[in-house]
Amino acid sequence: MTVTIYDVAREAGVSMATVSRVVNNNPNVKPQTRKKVFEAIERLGYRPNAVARGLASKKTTTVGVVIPDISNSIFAEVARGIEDIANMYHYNIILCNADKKKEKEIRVINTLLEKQVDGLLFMGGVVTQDHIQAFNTSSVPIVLCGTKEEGNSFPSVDIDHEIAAFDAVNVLISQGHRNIGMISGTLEDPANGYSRYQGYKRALEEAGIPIRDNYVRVGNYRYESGIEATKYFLSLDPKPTAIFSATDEMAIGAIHTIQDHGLKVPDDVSVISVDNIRMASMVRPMLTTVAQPMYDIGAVSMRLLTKLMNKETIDNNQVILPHEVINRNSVAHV
Amino acid sequence: MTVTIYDVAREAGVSMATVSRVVNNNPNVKPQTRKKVFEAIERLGYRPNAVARGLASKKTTTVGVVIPDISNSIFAEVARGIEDIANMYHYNIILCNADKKKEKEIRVINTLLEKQVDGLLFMGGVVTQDHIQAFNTSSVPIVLCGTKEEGNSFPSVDIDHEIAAFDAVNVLISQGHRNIGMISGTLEDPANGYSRYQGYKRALEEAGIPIRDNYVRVGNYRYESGIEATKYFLSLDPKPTAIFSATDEMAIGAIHTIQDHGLKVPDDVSVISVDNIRMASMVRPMLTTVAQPMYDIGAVSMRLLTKLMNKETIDNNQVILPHEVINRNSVAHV
DNA sequence: CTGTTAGCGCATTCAT
DNA sequence: ATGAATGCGCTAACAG
Repeated sequence: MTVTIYDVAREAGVSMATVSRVVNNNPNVKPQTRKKVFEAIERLGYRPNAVARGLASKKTTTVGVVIPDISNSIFAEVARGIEDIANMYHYNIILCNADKKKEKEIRVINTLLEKQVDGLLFMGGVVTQDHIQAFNTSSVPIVLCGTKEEGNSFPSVDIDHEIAAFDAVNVLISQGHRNIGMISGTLEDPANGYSRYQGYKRALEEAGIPIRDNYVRVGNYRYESGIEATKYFLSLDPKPTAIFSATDEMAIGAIHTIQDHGLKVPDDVSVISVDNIRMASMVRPMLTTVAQPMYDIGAVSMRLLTKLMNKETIDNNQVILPHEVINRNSVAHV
Repeated sequence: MTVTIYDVAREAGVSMATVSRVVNNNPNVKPQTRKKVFEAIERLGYRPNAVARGLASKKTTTVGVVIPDISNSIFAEVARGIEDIANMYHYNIILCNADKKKEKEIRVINTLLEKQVDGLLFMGGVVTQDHIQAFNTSSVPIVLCGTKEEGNSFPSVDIDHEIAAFDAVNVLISQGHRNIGMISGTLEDPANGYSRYQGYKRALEEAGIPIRDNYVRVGNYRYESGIEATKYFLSLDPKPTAIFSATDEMAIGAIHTIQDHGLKVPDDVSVISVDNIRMASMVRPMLTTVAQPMYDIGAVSMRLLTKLMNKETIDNNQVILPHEVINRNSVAHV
């Protein structure tokens, strides 16, 4: 039924070792026999069995990717960066959504390891002790992608969310705003939640602006929760003259809510956020935001992983990618 | 170094066959010995090697997914549907972006087959003779997902793009519009391009509206090309009173362009399209569109594939999922 | 219910 | 430059 390396060997009149050599581009084969083998391969329609090869060589040229949710455009963009580089180095990726759920994350880490992936890219929520324990059972390298771990005991690549938020809030402050509301993510989320909130706080503190509890609402990153938070802000007195949103999607919700109240962005209320999703330039006014290099985060993570898998020495395995504020039209002087 | 089934057998004082049985949940094991084995597994930190299992059993519990571009929200949504169902049936997915490029598609199909996936989900551009040839070398089932093939010789799941477009244009016509422009995709693309254009044409024909060449512009599905096409339409005399866009993203470009010209949507120009991406309800006015059940297309494809892999008999392997027009605020009576 | 024995398809020594 | 032999870790008869 299925044609194996033995069949090719017989057809070509050589040993299976020789076939293996030509298939693996081993130079120690006479051009003539190489040709014979290729012809036999062609004739028989031979297709190497990567599973058998994986068992024999202990390499699968496959890496596992744990991602929160591929249907979220942020992660999808990261995933594309990962896959492009993986492809470039002849790896394939097994993709697993884990929704930032600890149990699910640990479960897929284990099945990925069972599948003998050559490396693991982890993009998740909090990295708990249980995660670390799971990571430590791995004999293959792991890199955290858009995620950090307290002890920095694993290679990682991400932006500095605290500074990104700090920078965002500062463009507001530099425009004279002092009543600045924040739509935060959940504070349990270390990157998009907690760190961005810390950046907000620090910016205000350094500017000598007192922090008011009712100027901070926590949302769930989605459009709808941006709407909800903004409605609340607009009911306040004094209402914020500017809103810093932890994510673009909530910021867009904010913009629309402000407009629905008959106010103007940015004339009446300025809005800024962090992410720079495609949609950010597809709203009116176009959203000013600090860009997070999603694709690069994925690409650089994967590149780092290839080095690790290759046992190359790494100079810096805690890479922080630069962010950049993108000035568009949603921020104005107060 | 790595602990195998033999180590567990020795540790538990049983044969490796018995260990294999408990690992595979074979009922023919005395509860007592089962317990002993589990303890040994625990003690040794044994992790089954799925590659070895795959070689021995000729099943990898892995399916290959060929997708155009995971960073495109439409496909990402489909992918999520695929992965959820795959997960449910204990499959993992190897994800490959192929950008609708024939060479790339055929290349990844082959590497996926080499990796001994148990099935293949193909989401691509045109299905050429070369594709069919590649498919035919496969000993595992293949289902086309959001893609059709002329001869219907492969299982597939999709919506009926022609009728979806037809329905969209008809809501325009039912509102009294007769000057209807279309922003099309490339006509080489059978689904999103050609079929949707055919639906547009048929709707006009059935309504006795002549088709004018300058009322049709072909774009590339992106926001920017929606803008470009719309600028052109607005320069016409008479200009269209309604625009049908092949995709939501181009439709959003249309809306903004109309607004930037000081006109109102839908009062001055109506806009409708096909897709229903998240963004559609995040524009003002919210976009009226005919929804394509992305997640379901993925989920149903994967479910069909599981049946095929399971050698179940299929009643209908050419499934057409329903679409639905979502009335929002971008269409008005002329 | 449990153990023995063969492969699965290939990479990889080690000879020659 | 090529071939023979071994084993990767496991499943799946088969026997008992």
